[in-house]
Amino acid sequence: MRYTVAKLSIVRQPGRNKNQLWNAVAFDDTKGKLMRKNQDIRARFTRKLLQDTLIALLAEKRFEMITVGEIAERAMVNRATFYRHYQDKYALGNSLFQEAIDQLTCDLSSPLKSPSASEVEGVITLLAASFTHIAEYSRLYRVMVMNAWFTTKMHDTLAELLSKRLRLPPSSSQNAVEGMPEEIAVASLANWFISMIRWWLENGMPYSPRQMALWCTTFISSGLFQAMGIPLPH
Amino acid sequence: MRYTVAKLSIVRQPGRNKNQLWNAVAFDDTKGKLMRKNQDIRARFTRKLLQDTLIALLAEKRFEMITVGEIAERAMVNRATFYRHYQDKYALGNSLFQEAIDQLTCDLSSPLKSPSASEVEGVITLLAASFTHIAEYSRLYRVMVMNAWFTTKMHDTLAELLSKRLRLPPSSSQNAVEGMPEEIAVASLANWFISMIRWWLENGMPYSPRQMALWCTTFISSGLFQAMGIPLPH
DNA sequence: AATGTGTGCAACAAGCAGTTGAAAAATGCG
DNA sequence: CGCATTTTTCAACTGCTTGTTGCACACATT
Repeated sequence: MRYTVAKLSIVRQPGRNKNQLWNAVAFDDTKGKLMRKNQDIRARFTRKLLQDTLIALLAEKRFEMITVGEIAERAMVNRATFYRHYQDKYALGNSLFQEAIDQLTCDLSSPLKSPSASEVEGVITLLAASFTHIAEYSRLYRVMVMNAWFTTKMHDTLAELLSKRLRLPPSSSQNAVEGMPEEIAVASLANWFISMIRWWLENGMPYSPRQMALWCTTFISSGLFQAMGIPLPH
Repeated sequence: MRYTVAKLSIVRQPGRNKNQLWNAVAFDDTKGKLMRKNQDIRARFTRKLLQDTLIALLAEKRFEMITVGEIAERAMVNRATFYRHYQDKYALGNSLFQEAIDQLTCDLSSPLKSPSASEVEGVITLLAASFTHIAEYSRLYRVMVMNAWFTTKMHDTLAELLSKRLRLPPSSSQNAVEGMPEEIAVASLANWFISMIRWWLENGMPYSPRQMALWCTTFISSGLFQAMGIPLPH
């Protein structure tokens, strides 16, 4: 009762516009009753509230240690209401992750199709755009990148994306000296890249997105020591 | 009752020698009563049983999803007995991890002090020895490397070890072009290395430890494409 | 204003964590 | 062997979390 009054009078009114903007381009054509319920302002508000609360809690403790009751209490929402929107806390976590990924691919659409001077320059631009996007949503990415549960999801997504985009020439048929299989390269690169992001976010993003992109590119193409600006070991 | 008979007659008897060999060099001088209780054959047997059971369960599900009751039931041990040995499942996980690390540092002591032809050759030898050790205990490392909880612990341990051993020249004072800080390099390298191990173990260790060590070294010193045996992109 | 939908509330069953005390079993030692 | 010590079992208990349900009320949509 008290909660209701507080939430509706103080928070919900100003939040309405925001929510509508956020989902402005959402699917209006799916007129199934299941989706219709998703359109309700109150429901969207509650979901956003739960998502934001989860982010806040993730900054304090590991995802596995967070309980549904805890999320509901801090969001000033009844616990039963939580279960009316998400099957469990993992479903909520997934929704959080998925929306971030969607936003990322959206933000990366322009640097992807604009042709650049060289192959390498294109990679640098793409990476820089990624870091810029991450910086914009740093509050979200910081907690995701620090939680093992999300990191695993990020790794899978990134690896899949890498293996598609890093499509390499058939190669390897000419040189009998066997090179590292693409599979290993993709899997390890994904984790390595996540580590770069994690360090950057945990340390307050002390370097520009372009600087980070440069280091990443140099490391991949020329090795660690080159990237660190150190003469090769004798 | 039934459990007791089965465990003691079938398992415990043959297990005695094994356990005594395992802990043969353990601390016999600490005569405190707390340690005395640890020396008891039954207690050591139970702890080993619980550890092995956890490994078996880790192959089936995430660490966070495993319950104490589950471990106890499969180990054919009363749940109360578990709590007389470990505070919770995390303490059991830590003991598992710590023993693996101790064994690893022990196995790596010889390649560490034997001087090699070159700096690079020394690194390769050390990495190859690591992969060999991991192969020997692959059943344990496979489940650890696949579980986020253990991976986090491995990362911290490895990063600390790297930052000590990768002591680099002061550098960076001469070149105004700033190189990647050592901090980033260490953190990202640790995760990258764990990914290499994970891929290797998940795919049935299809390449020799030395081959893996070679790829790792090449990647670090010359970049990804060089390691993959691919001509540099134009 | 009427209807459908979202939320609050309270209670519920089921499961897990961690503890406790006493009885039973196994071990170590003289 | 026999006795004292240590370990294990067993049963029960508290407290907390999960996921569900029925009902009343508030809100949104038309």
